[in-house]
Amino acid sequence: MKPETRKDEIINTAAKLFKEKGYSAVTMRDLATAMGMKAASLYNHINSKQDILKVIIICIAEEFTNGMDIIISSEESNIDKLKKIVSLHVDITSHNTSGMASLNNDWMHLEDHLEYYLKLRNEYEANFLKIIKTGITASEIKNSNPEIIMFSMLTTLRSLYLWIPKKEDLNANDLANGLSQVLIDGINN
Amino acid sequence: MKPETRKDEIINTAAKLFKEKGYSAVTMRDLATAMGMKAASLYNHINSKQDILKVIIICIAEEFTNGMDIIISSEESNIDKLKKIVSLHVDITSHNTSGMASLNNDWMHLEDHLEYYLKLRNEYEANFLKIIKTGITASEIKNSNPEIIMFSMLTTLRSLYLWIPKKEDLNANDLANGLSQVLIDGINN
DNA sequence: AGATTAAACTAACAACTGTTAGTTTGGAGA
DNA sequence: TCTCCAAACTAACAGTTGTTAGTTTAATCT
Repeated sequence: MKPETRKDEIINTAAKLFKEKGYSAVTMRDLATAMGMKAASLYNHINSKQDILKVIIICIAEEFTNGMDIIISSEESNIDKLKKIVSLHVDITSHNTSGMASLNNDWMHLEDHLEYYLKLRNEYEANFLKIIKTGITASEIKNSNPEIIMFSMLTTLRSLYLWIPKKEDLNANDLANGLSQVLIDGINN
Repeated sequence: MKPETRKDEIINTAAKLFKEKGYSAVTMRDLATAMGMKAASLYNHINSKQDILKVIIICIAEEFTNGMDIIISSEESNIDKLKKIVSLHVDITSHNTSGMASLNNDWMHLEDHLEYYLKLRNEYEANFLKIIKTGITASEIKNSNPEIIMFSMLTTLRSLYLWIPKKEDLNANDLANGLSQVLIDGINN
């Protein structure tokens, strides 16, 4: 673990504020107050408000892309790949809940990096959908609408940032297992 | 169908803009431009920016409360109650996708009406959870973590506003059925 | 002790924010 | 034709926004 630089502190504090009020509603003066300094001093460490958002979102988006690349190139069953995706989301989200909030809610304010973000997101969703469709063809997965399946899973996983902080008693493993069970096996007897 | 007043037009246009950029990032001048008028003219019809948000969110929140009240006082099985909840979300969302975006993303900017909104939301979630727990006790529903079940269903349903506009070919009934199947029966063979 | 430097500061900027006051316009009812 | 009124307008406000320039502070290295 490398020590947290002042810049990291600012970015993490910003992520927390963005989670609570959204990017646009957080001012540089809000951020400065939360850091115990004046707004102008922030600029000794960061380039711009926009740049903070970029770092928060793009880093996480690339984590997801890397995780998905490992999953699709593995030799597991499609159901197991889906379980790996659930774990990927639980892991990334549980060590960066605030960042996930920004990724979910403030990506549209990315400006210069919006295009790149959307590229990563589209590729991720395409890979996700392909796993589901292959699983249906292989009769591992019920022949429901594959897009509804992906939508249901992905929106649940994307909202984990809202839920993980409220359930600190549940460790990452138990949560991933519980979620896999509910999402994959259904709920009715 | 009563005709749409100028005030309604403004509120609906605002909801669309709020959906795209979030409440804080939309200025009264943005809204005026979208309406083809000057910002000051908006105030002939509405009280404040804050009041627009209040109308958008509270109306929908009360629709959900009313819908839930009917469901809990019905005599159906708990599984059927869950299916009714799915339909409730599909119905409300499909006739007001923009408003649902504001409800999901901008409720924290409600100021004076925040407390009331949170009261409605908490009651709604308590009712939802009770249906699941009763269903588990009655062996209608698998004995999984009831909160994970609710979280999974509710976040999927809350995100419908993102998805319905992309799938205009799917009518409300088919979507509700497909969702119920995936959420309740699971996806694996 | 003197030099260096990271990191804070004060002061200010031009642009933008929601909103108010007072005025003009154009069409409907008398 | 005259009156009325909804609904637009112009002009302005006080406060807030992200950001820059230049300065001070206090600790570290030589």
